[in-house]
Amino acid sequence: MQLKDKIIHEALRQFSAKGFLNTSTTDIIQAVGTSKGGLYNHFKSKEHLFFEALSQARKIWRERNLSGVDQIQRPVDKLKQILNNYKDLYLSDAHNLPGGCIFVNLAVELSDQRPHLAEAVNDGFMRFKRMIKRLLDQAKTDGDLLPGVDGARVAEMIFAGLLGACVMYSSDKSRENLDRSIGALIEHLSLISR
Amino acid sequence: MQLKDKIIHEALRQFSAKGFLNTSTTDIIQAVGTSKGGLYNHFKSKEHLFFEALSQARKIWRERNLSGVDQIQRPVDKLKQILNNYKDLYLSDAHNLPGGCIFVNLAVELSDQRPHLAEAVNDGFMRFKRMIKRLLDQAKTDGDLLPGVDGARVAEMIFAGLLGACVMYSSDKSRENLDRSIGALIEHLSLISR
DNA sequence: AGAGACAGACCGACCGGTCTGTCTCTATGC
DNA sequence: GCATAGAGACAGACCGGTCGGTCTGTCTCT
Repeated sequence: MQLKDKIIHEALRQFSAKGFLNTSTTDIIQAVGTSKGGLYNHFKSKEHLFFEALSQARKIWRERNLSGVDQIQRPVDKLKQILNNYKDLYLSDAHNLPGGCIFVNLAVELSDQRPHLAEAVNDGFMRFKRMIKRLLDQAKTDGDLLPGVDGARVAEMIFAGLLGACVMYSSDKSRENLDRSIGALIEHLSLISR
Repeated sequence: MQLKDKIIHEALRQFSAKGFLNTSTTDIIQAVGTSKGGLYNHFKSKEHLFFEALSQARKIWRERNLSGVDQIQRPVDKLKQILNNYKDLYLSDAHNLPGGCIFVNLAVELSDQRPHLAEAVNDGFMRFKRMIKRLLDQAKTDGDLLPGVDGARVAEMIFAGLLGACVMYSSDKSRENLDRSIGALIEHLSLISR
């Protein structure tokens, strides 16, 4: 692996655990085994490194959470697969994301301090929420949701519930609690679909 | 108001918005209009100030979120009142908590960096989750939940959903999205109770 | 010989915390 | 009633350490 990629990878790890502002370039440099010159040769600034690390995080998010979703037909089952992926493939990836969901952590940290950085993170949230809504609308159209179930309301609950599960996992790192939180969301999906 | 209380109040504000590590004692000093001597005369260290600010935050949390709950009889309605309080009294308190729910923000920031500080925050989460569970168990006993509804599962969803709503509000500060997220939880409670 | 990759000294700014000095208020002795 | 001594409240200079970023120099590869 080239030095540039090693730096991005290490930045991702440390940003996820300590946040952007509380990770120093020196921390990253020492972990990678390079120097200021080695870092600033590849990145104009710490913020430029942030955006490259963020785009790497997005790639990992897609690889983990959308894994196997294409092979599934029913939208409700696609959504269940995503929820399972969240706990089994994504959040459990302690190698790349030792601090839990990096998007949650960065959104909370940066919203009041580096709004232009937080914006990039927030965009991802809105896209993901729309994805959930789209899957549930599709399920409704297919007649896979029980009558009286409001897709928009369920989408809100699933999205907020997943975000909350990420916060708790960031905070207590308990697999058991994570399985319970996300398990509850999956069970709920089962109860409102046929 | 005495200087000590003014410092605690200002620390609470700034910790909620910028986190503990990224708020400097100088920031607080300047906002209050005092000096290093004025601060360190009342607090042994920044961490001691943290604990005093946290206990003030707990007091505000109780005042806002448990407001009016005593006067309500049915546990399900108590829970609905808490959810309404969260959006109408607690998170909307931009004076004391300009950055959103301070517990969520601090838990995410400190879990990997100041575990002994994060522990105090996490404790509060577990107590709140148990409170929600207790209310739903009581509702179940009273026969107020529809048959087949699992109180523990609903407690997980409500708690995680509320945490997620806090994260989104911290991130986008949108009252509209907040009303929708928490509204969805309240509607859900209505649907599973008689 | 020229260019890119990297090492590491260095810069001004800022961090949490200490320390000294000043000012005010109160308790005490007469 | 009044001088005075002591204590607490606060201001602000100062400390060592760390921050993001720059710059110069060296080494390697073409």
